[in-house]
Amino acid sequence: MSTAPYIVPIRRRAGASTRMQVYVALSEAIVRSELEPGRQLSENELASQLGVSRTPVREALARLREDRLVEVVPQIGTFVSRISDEAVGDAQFIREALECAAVRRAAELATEDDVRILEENLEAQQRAVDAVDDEAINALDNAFHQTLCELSRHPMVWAISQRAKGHLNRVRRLSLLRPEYLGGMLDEHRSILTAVERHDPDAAELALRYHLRMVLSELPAIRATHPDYFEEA
Amino acid sequence: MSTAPYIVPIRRRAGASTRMQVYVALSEAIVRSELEPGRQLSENELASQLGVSRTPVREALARLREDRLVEVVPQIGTFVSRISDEAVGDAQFIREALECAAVRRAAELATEDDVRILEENLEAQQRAVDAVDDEAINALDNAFHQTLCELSRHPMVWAISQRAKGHLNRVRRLSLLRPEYLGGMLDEHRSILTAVERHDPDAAELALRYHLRMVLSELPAIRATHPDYFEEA
DNA sequence: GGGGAAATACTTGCATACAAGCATCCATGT
DNA sequence: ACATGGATGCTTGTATGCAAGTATTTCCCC
Repeated sequence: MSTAPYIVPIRRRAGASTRMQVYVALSEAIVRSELEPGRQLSENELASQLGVSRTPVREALARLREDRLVEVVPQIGTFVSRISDEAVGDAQFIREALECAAVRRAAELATEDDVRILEENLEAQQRAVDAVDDEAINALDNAFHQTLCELSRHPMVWAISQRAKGHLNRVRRLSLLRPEYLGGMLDEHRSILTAVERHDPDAAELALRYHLRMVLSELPAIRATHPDYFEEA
Repeated sequence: MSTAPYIVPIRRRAGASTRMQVYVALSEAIVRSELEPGRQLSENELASQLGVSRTPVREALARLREDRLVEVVPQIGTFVSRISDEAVGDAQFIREALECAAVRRAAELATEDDVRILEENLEAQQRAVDAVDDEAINALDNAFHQTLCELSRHPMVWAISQRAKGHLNRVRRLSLLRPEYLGGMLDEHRSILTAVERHDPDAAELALRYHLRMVLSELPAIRATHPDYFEEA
């Protein structure tokens, strides 16, 4: 029934528990929409495809359920969550609250070295945009936000934010593929960095909040493109 | 070696998965410091004491690890986390960010009914303080903050906040037992509610932030009382 | 008596076997 | 033809068995 084209034999590396490798593999596959929203997942099927037993698969699915990326119905099945306005709204609210609080601290605490690192990231973003390298754009965008969070001296904030915004990541992932958004994204990043450099928490928060909301503004267009990825409203 | 006096045979109720019952039981036992920080836990021991097998115990421990309430060291053991300044600081930062953002929305959205419910909660708090009923105080305090969060229309915020602040809950739990704090707590709650009633987000955020920091101010005294509960600085 | 090494008793991580429940499909009876 | 009941194959939840690794303990030798 549910054929599984995209997945993903993992090879077990020393130093990382297999359940964490399974979690990362599945999480990325879902965020990239390689495992399409609504699709049914089978613990047995995933286990055999990944080359491990059900136990680590099961533990990874439990974690994904906490991220709201899958829904587990006892005795029925496990399904990739469809994107829902409610979940996206929750994720957006949480991300704004956490990252804006973090960027305020970042603006207070950032050193010249910190700013320089962020500058270099932005230059790399410019190159990635010019080269139309979606993978690089996504990675650099992530790194930019993560670095900002970590400047708050509370690295945990990034981890929590990252996990809370599973649905949002899928939307963001689809947004980044829309070229008309890329220029705006760069300008917004520059505005944030400028405020941080000036040690202006209010301006930094305002710029970040605007930036985060822009990602959301792409949502209707994405929903129109992939209606089957979304929950019925 | 690690004798286990306090725990807790759970009886399996229909409608709730046993792993969730195990999680709740262990979580409460840790927050109440019935399972003391630093203590070693054994999956086998817990399983036999709770009357279930290792599997649900293991899954509950995985969740507790994500809450940073336990630390799992492969091939060595599982330990109740000691309270650390870093973890408490992280939890405080995250709680402030989330609950302050929520209370701003709450101040914008609260209806007269909402305010009335919170008023009744405060009156019950007054009665509980007069009766020196620690259990009731704790429950009502929790309910007050939860209700505020839910007024933001993002109930998920409370769930995330609740889980992120595991260490903080232990501190708060110990704080509530210090009678000299109770009067101040009530006044602070009243200030928050007044601001919400006036639909004044700035005042509400300010009052809540002050209130949340007060809990933290008890930390040195608690540390002095229970030095063995804390990580070496 | 003291020191070292091997055996032992634990730990968690992973794999597998068993149990319970739901859906579907097919056969059978009306 | 249609409805109904049962067998079958799936699902997740739980229990248990096996493997690998570490700390401790004990025994033997010096």
